[in-house]
Parts: sequence; structure tokens; C-alpha cells
Amino acid sequence: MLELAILGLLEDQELHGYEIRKRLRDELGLFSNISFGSLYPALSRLERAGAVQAIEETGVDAVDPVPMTGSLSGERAALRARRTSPARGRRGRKVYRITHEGRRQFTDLLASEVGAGAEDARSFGLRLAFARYLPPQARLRLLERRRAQLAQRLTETRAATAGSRLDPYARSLVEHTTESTERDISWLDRLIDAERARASHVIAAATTGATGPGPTEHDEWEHAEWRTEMKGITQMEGESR
Amino acid sequence: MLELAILGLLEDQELHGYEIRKRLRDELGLFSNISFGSLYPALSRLERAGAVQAIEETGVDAVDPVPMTGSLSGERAALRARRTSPARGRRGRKVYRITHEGRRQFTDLLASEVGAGAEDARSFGLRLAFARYLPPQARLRLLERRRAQLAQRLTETRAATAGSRLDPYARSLVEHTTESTERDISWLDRLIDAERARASHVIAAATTGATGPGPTEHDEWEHAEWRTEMKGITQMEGESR
DNA sequence: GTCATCATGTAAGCCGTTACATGATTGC
DNA sequence: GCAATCATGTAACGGCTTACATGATGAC
Repeated sequence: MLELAILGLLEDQELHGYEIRKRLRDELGLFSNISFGSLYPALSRLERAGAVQAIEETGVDAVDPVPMTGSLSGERAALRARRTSPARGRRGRKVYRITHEGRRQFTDLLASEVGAGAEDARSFGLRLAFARYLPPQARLRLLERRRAQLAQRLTETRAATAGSRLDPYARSLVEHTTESTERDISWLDRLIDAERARASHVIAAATTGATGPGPTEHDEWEHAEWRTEMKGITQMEGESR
Repeated sequence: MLELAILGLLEDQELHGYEIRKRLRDELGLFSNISFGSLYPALSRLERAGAVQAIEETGVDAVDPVPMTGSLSGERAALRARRTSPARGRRGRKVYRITHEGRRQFTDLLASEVGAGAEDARSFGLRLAFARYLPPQARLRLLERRRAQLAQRLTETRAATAGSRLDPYARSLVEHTTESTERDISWLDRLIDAERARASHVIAAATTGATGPGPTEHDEWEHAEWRTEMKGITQMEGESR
């Protein structure tokens, strides 16, 4: 889980531990405040597994997300940075870069359809946050699976709640939860619609010969026309729950 | 946490493990589907700690929530039940009853203000579900603490989200989460208002001499006139998160 | 000079899960 | 007779938290 989140962030750019934590918290709202005692060991595991490469860094130009050329190996880039400014910079922080193996693992993790569809909010949120790396069908399945799950819970709750006298506090809680779930479902419905609309556009384009052959993997999906279709879409919990 | 939930349910009536799980899931939506590998050991711990008393039951009248007189000790009630119908009934299931010590522990757990106010949704939900057992001031504090927390997260998220270009999926997630949090906050505001209104009624009543002296502990709070004040109040996530 | 923030890590422990094992009762 | 549900438990493990330990840098 945490591994998936880390790899997802590193897909975009190389980052150091502290920064990963910040992104997770502020940018995605997932893992509200992952602890270091959890984060650093996870990074070590990933490194041992060959999914990421750590480069010790001491230079000032550390802030630069893309190390300009990219042709320099991690080790060399670090050395160069150290030479450029020996004493300056934020102290030896380790910047992590995802490897080929890491990308492979990320794809596997992201696509893995957690046995029996028992997906919790966190896991779903995480996958959705990285949904752009998912092939369209998998993306749609993810959304539909989540929707089905929430819908089922809703009917179960309604059945159970029907004939039970709860005190005002418990009742308020249950009702609020139910409403939240309903909102979550209609949010998912909007996402699903947008997804379907996009899929049909692609098909139409492909039929008229404007686009290449039927795609099965991601990458083709980054600069599509979804932007217009996905408007006024919202919510989730974001806490560790 | 689980202990608190169990004790809370047992405050109301005696139950067996399987049933506790069901209540938690269907009635309160908390601990969506607590596993037995978690529930039974918890019950054992509580029993060892003297917080609950287990009575082995084999009789049919097991369904009866209140054992009519209440004067019979657990052991005797079980014996009586076994004698009444030797072979019938659901097989030896263990019905748990809360003890004095258990009530004391429950109160402590419920009131304990989890260091530094780092309260997650689950913990809050659980406490709210049993808020009727809390003295009014503690109840108010619980609501206000939670509100403050959500409000803070909201401002932080807004600050971080301001200048960040997220892809449509991540953005939709973040926006939806934000809206959910906003709704949670206004829900809490309604609860807080209701709580304050109730408090002032009590004070007014006390001043005119209609009620007894200023109460500090619960019990006095069960049949108040909140019912009218708490209307149209709702939501939460309810998942294990 | 000292405090806040940045930065990395280890050790112990909590709280939950899955998988396994068992068996009675009820309905088809 | 067989499957579903009710019912209780154990063992192993997963994943995250807290507390502890360390140290540099920048702002006041």
C-alpha cells in the first residue's frame, strides 16, 4: 500500500523521503500523516527490491526536479552536485528515483484486483489518485467495483437500520454516514460517465482513422480530451480511518 | 478501540460474540466487518481483565435480551436455561455481560482525550455513537475537537492545493475529499448547536428550580428534550479506513 | 544561543487481518 | 445429504504508530 503510493509519486519525479511524506499529506490527502517509522523502512525495502535507486545528495541544485540531462547516472549526478557546492545545501538527503523494475512493480500493484473486491477507501483513493497510469478498462473496473461495493453497503445498512431505535447521537452518525455514501456513489457515477464518454470518443476517433490502433496499455492516455468531460467532480475522506 | 466498542454495546444489553460483530457492522457501520480473529481475543482479554462476564448458554430463551428478573447471577441463569431445554438452542454460545469494573473501564476509555487530539474518523465515530454515556461538557468537547481538526486539515489542504497541477483523477479525488470534509464540518456545527441549546435549556430549567442541582456525571441525560433540536442531522464513512 | 524546520533512521509494540480448524443447526 | 449460516476459536503475519536517537540549517 505505502509502497504503491511511493512508487506512484516517484513515477512523476525523483523525491526524498521527507518530501514524499509531504506530498502524500498535502497534495493527495492520503495517509494523512504517514510516520517516518513507516516511510523510511518502506523506502529501504523498495531499494533492496531494486524498485528504486537512492542517490545521496548534498548540492544546492537539489531542488531541480529533473536533473537537466538525465544521461548522468545517479551516482555521478550526486558527485557532481557535491563538487559544485561542497558545504551548501540541505545536508545529505537521499533522493530516490524509480527504476525499470520499480515501474513494473508499480503497474502490477496498481492493477492487482485485491481478492474478492474487498477494497477500502484508502486503497481505492490511492488507486484513483494514480488512475492515469491505468489502462482505460482497468480504470473503469476500479470505479465500478468501488461503486458496487458502496451500493451494497448502503442497502445492507438500510435493511439493518429500518427497525432499530438508536439514540440521537448514534442515529445522527448513521444518517450522516449514509448520506456521505450516497454522495460518494453519485460522484463515482459522474466519474464512470466521464470515463465511458471518453472511451466512446476514442473509439469514434479510431474508426475515422484519426488515432492509432486499439491501445491496451497506458501512456496513450495522458493528453486526452477528458478535461472537458470531467467538470464539477468532487470528494472522499482522506484520513487514515 | 475494539474494547471500547464492545463495552459500549454491552452497556445496553448482553450479547454473544457473533452478535456483537453484527451490531457493529449493521447498526453502527463502524468496524465495517471486524474479523473473528480480532473479536474473540478481545472478548477474552476483557474477560481476563474482569470487564465482562461470560455465561455459557445452551437454552432457547437465549433470545431474551433482559433475563427478566436480573436477580439471578450469570451462572445460575445459564444453568436454569440449560435445564429448561437441554438439547435445543443454538449450541453453546457465550453470552457476555458487562461488570461494574467494565462500566468503569468503559467510562474511562470513552472520556480519555487521546493525546494531542489526534483523533481519526473511526475513533470519533465510535465515541459519538456512545456519546449518550458522556457528560454534556465532554460531549461538547468531543464535537469541537473533531471540528477543529477537520477545519485545520481543510485549510492545510487548500494551501497545498492552491498552486499544484494535478491530473483530473487526483484532482477529482482531492476536490471530492474537500467537499466531504466541508459537509462533515457543517454537520458537526449542527450537532454542536443542538448540544449548546440543550445545555442552556437545562440551565434555564435548573434556575427556575424545575430540575435538581448542577449535574457532573451522566445518567441525568438520557431523556432530555434534544429530540426536537436534533433534526435533519446526518453522515460519516463507516469503513475501516 | 536557541528554537523551528528539515532530514533520516531504529526498536518496540498495537491493532488489526488472513488463513486455518472445528462443529452445530436449518433449509432445501 | 449438502450447502448456508451460526458460532467460536488459534496462529501467523502485516502495516502502521509511538518513542527514541541524531544531526544539520536558517531565522530571530
